Amino acid sequence: MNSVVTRFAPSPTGLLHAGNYRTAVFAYLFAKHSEGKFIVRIEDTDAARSKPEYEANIIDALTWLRLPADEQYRQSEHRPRHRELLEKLITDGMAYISKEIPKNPGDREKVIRFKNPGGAITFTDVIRGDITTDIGDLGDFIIARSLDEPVFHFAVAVDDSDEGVTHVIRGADHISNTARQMLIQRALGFPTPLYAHLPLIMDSNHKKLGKRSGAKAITEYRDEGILPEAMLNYLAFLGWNPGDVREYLSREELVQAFDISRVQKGSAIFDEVKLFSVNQHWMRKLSDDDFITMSDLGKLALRSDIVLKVVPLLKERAKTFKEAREMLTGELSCFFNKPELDKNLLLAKEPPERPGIAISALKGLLEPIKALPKGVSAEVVKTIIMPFSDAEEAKGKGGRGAVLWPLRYALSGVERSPDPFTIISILGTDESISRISKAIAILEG
RNA sequence: GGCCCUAUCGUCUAACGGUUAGGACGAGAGCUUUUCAAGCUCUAAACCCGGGUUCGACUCCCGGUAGGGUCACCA
Repeated sequence: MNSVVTRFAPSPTGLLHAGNYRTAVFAYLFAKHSEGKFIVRIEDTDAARSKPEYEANIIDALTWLRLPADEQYRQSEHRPRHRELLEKLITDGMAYISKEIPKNPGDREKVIRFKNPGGAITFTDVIRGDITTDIGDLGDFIIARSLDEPVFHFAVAVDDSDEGVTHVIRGADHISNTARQMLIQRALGFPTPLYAHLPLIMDSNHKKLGKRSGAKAITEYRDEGILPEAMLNYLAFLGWNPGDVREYLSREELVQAFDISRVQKGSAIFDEVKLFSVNQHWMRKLSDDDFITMSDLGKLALRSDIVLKVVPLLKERAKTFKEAREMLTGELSCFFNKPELDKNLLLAKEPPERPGIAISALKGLLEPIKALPKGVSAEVVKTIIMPFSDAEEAKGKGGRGAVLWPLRYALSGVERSPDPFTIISILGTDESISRISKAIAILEG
């Protein structure tokens, strides 16, 4: 009957990376799998470092990933409550005001410390099993800098309880914080939630993903044209799997399949190459229209009728929308710009023993191409041209390439491009004839 | 360094005492009747080490080793 409540509690002190959002993904999936509640709590107790723009970025990212909060809080909103409980702890003799000698600039002369009862504390981690911490090592730790400035551990213990959080799902770097927070809960008479410490996401140097190691903000991936479905899919599979052979799960399938008991204990390395591969999978599932809209291809000031025809090529080549955009002005720009031809390249595949075959082939292809209907498919173009090149091949080895290469180069002007059949079907017969004629002129000149 | 956690191909992982240790990404090769891309097929690639327990250990226990995390008036 106890319904599940999880929370994602980021601090708005910087741009968050994939490792941060991976915990959000797991907390969300776990909550939704059991039809529970997902809370987002912005931990802005550090007024000096918290910035509104970082908070906005976090919300943007969660919206993009479609991890909507059922309830959203800002920790600073709970100041009065924190103050009240801080006073209670002091009154009850569980905490005390301590005079200090400031060690660092900004340090206070009076802080509030928690009276450490000593001993050991054990909790059962949902993922790792029993974890025991010797509390004595902690000393009388600080829980607030003043009555209005609670420190992380205190604010977390209070808020988790007040918000009815049943499962604290967070990174393994918080394991050693758990005992402190449990101590505070007990002193306050609050129940202890269940803890699930997720394995950390590492960078390629096997260090915790972080700013210093150059971890990208997740919104950077969004801006590069990674699909939210792909990011979600990839992140969910970092430290978890559904237990069957499926590799690509939609959001709904993830919610349905998520099982926290299958979460890995060991840390995992963030692999951008794999992410891109997952992204390509999801990009290919998009309709051509959605592909154009979502990739902003329409804003490129290119002929839209041709863009639409090129989308299938982009789907098989690009791994991100950014790459797709770059291809239209780069390796696939021949669909939009007339090629500048190099006579030597036109003749690059001409067998020495068959001089003049390039020009005769191009001339011989002119009429058949002219006769092609409007809107002809690449497959049909192929059925017209292949017999022609096969005939040349029959006359001598290398004949096929001797026909196809100059044709493709005449049409594209680049050494690497899609095949000539595809180019003709996209360019149309008029433009194709024009380009081939130009190539013939160069060969004759 | 103290404390805590972890350990299967390069990477993400399957296996929950008995398998030729499987899949995916990546890599290599070949085939796809020109190049590139895609696709298809194939190949290489892993149980950290040492002790136990057991008829039998990747699987359980212990010890090493290695890696990671954490030791703030940050969260």
